[in-house]
Parts: sequence; structure tokens; C-alpha cells
Amino acid sequence: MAGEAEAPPPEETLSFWKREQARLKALVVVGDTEAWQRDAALSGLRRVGGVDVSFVKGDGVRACASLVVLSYPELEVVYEDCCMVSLTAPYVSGFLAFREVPFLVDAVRRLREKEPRLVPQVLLVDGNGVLHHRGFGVACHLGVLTDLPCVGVAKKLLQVDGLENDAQHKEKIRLLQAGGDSFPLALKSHDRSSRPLYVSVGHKISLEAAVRLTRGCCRFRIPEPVRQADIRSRDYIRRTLAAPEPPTPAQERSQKAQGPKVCPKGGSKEPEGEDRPPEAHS
DNA sequence: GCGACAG
DNA sequence: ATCTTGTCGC
Repeated sequence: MAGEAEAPPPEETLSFWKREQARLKALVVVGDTEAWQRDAALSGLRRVGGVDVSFVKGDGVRACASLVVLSYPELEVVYEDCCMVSLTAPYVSGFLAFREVPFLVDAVRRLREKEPRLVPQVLLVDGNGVLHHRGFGVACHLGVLTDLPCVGVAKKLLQVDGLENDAQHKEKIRLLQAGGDSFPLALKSHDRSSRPLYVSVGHKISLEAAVRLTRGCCRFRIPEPVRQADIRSRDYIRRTLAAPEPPTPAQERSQKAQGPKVCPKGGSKEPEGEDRPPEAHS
């Protein structure tokens, strides 16, 4: 049933989470491990994954976790897996992974079992990597648990290490000119976007490659893998809520998924304004 | 009391 | 994260 927003976790849980982050942080690989990451054109990169978790509006528990895989450089969805889940941990800034990562790991496991040929060479994660209070954001967490290269892509700046979203920072953003321009913290995803993306290393990739990859995945402000995962997880929730016989009562224990599917194609609405890049002039 | 707050 | 469809502009 629909649960309410959970209470903040006890101090004991937070200290346990911190110990877990410290333990797993030692396993993070910051730097390129794959040949395509070293190539300026990312030659050799064929599949990029994206993950996201969307929530049911008035519900603090039910959500849809999704994993999509896109071809590169075409950026067409070749795999999609949406799964209704019951969240257990509440959202606490700095501990996002403990709320979302278990379901993303499950999705990766299903993909490896059912469509091993479609396992992505890298995952774009909604959130931060090493740009984190303790240097271990959700992108690092997912990377270590799956051993897949991961990149953190956040839409807002997480202020850490005394980093401030002050006038100084805003001025640096204002100075970004063309799509692709970036400074160590922020990337302008395309020519007409004023709000940047905050890209950070998750696992098994360098910041330079992470930024190049993210840029290469941007048709709009939000990189396609993450954007498609977001769109599809929200649509899945919409369809689920509209269905007369939503889920099954007692089978939620196994957190069953809507059979992972290999998708031929798909159409979706396109954003406007700053989220939309300029039309292609011919 | 004030500021910060990934999703 | 969520509340939100069509619509004005280049």
C-alpha cells in the first residue's frame, strides 16, 4: 500500500551508511580503464546506459526504477527495463545511493542475465560521483557495486568542500560560451543552455572522458541516456496508475520487473527553450 | 536564527 | 523527486 514519507533515519543508520561509503570508496577507480575513453572521438563506444528512479506523486514508497541502453553515437534506445519498486530508505542529501542504488543494481543484474550483449560500456547516473561530501556519490556507489564505468550527471550543484554557488560560480557559468564548454565543475551541454550540468567521475573513467562522453550524449540539456530513463520511468508509472488491476498483492517481495525488453524504436516529445538545442541548419 | 538541501 | 498543457518565440 501507499506509504507516507518516512521519518529521517536514526543517527545509528547514518553512521553505518558513512562507514559503508568509506569502505566502498576505497574500491573506486578514478581514471580511464577502457580504450574508447582515451579516444578523442570515443571510437569503440557503442552502448551507453542511463538510470533513473521516478516517484509516485503522493507516495513516499512506490517508485519506478529504470535502466535504458542507447546505441552510440546514434543515441537510439536499444533496451529498456522499468520496474515498480518499494523504497525503504528515505532521501537524505549525501546518502542518495542507499535509497536508489539497490534497485539499479537489480536492473543491471537482470540485463546481464537476459541480454548480456546489450550491457552498456558506461552508465550515466542521475546524481553525483566524487563530487560529494565524502567523495562517494551515487555514481561511484553504483560503479563499485556493478563494476561498470559510471559518470555522475547532476542538474544542481551540490555544495561541498566549501564550493559555493555564489556570484563567482555564477560568473564562471555565464562565461561558458558554446555547447561543450566547461570548467572543472560545470559543463554547458549545448549552445543555448544557460544552466550547466555538473559532471563528475563515478568509476573507471577520467573527468576529461566523462565530460566528453556526457557532451556526446546531449541532444538536449539532459544527456539522452538519463533523459530517456527519466521519461520512460515516468510513463511507466502513469500507465501503472491508470491500469484497473495495478500490481499483485503479495508478490512485491521479489520486486518483479516488467520483463526487460529490447526496444526497436521509440518517439517522445521534445523539450523547448533552454532545454532544447538550436535547430539544425542545413 | 541562518543557510543548505544530488534525487 | 513532485505540482503541469499548451503555447509563445526563434
